[in-house]
Amino acid sequence: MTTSSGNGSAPRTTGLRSGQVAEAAGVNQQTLRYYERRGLVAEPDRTLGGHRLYPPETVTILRVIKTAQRLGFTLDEVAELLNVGAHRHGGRADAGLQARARGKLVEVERKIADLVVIRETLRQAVAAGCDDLVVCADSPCCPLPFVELTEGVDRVEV
Amino acid sequence: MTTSSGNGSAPRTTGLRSGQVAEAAGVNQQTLRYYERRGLVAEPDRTLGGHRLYPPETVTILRVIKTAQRLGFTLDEVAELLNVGAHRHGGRADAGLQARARGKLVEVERKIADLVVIRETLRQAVAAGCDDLVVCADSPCCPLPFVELTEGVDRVEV
DNA sequence: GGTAACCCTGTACCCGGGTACCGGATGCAA
DNA sequence: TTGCATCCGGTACCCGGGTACAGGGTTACC
Repeated sequence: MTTSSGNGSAPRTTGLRSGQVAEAAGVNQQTLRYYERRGLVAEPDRTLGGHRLYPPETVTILRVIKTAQRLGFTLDEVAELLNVGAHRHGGRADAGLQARARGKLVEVERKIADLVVIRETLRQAVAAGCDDLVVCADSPCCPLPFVELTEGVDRVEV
Repeated sequence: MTTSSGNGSAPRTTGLRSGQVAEAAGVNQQTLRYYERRGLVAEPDRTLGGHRLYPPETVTILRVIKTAQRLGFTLDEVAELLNVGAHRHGGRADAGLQARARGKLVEVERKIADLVVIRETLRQAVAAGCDDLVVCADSPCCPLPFVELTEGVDRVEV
């Protein structure tokens, strides 16, 4: 996984317990297992009794997941992103973080543009003193766009 | 409901069928009944056989709902907003559209601010050439904020 | 070796916003 | 009167992102 310390699969005898990992990363323990099910977090080694023993990098991984979520990626997308890192040793040109980040950037910009339209509309509704949607919808002087939103607005000053 | 034509409750004999309303408003017919269940659309009169007969204003109501959703209101909030209009004849000072729009404006502004942070972060990730989240998370030169997002950013130029 | 704290699996449930499917009843026009 | 489109209700399911609970097993420390 590119993260230094080249040993591969020695059956680990020490590591972090799931509670420790969860607390360190600030996630619920159930969420941790949920991520494991979703393929976001690799299945860790176990103690003889079956308790999970996580390598410390797991905390980093979880932070990465949370960061990516905040960047607007879905869990599926995050899983792919993580696997892109892991699988690229196979050499497949599978659209890395760069490309995906660029795509996501476009999405985010679009969302911002939408919200800016909404913000302006709300401001106008407040300024115009609209106080009843149904009345407004029939009134020609109401600034609320009841037909289509997000079409015009070439360049609102943000 | 303040929408002209003052007759109150004459048992309607004509009106739009649910399919017509749905098509005119661009929503699924199931969605129409779903809105009725949620109290967003008033229960319409029926034919003798039980088929719904909607007054034409219903199409307006549906547009209003869609518009309000696009403004960031949840369906519950929309229902309240619509009822504010309907119930205000009772004279209760229940926080009208004005107040709610102001509150929603604050929310939207916050969302925009968050997204702007995200946008800047993505831009930096692209500019810095980050291509593997896990590697980046361990690298001191990576601009991605793996700890906390949305804290600083006093004033990014939007 | 007792006991508290932790962890295990599996299943079910939550939210919001719908959508799909079913078998049966109506509406309307020819 | 027949035939087809439309509509009815009820229930169940979908998505995404978790969270909760039950009923056991394990670890760690004294």
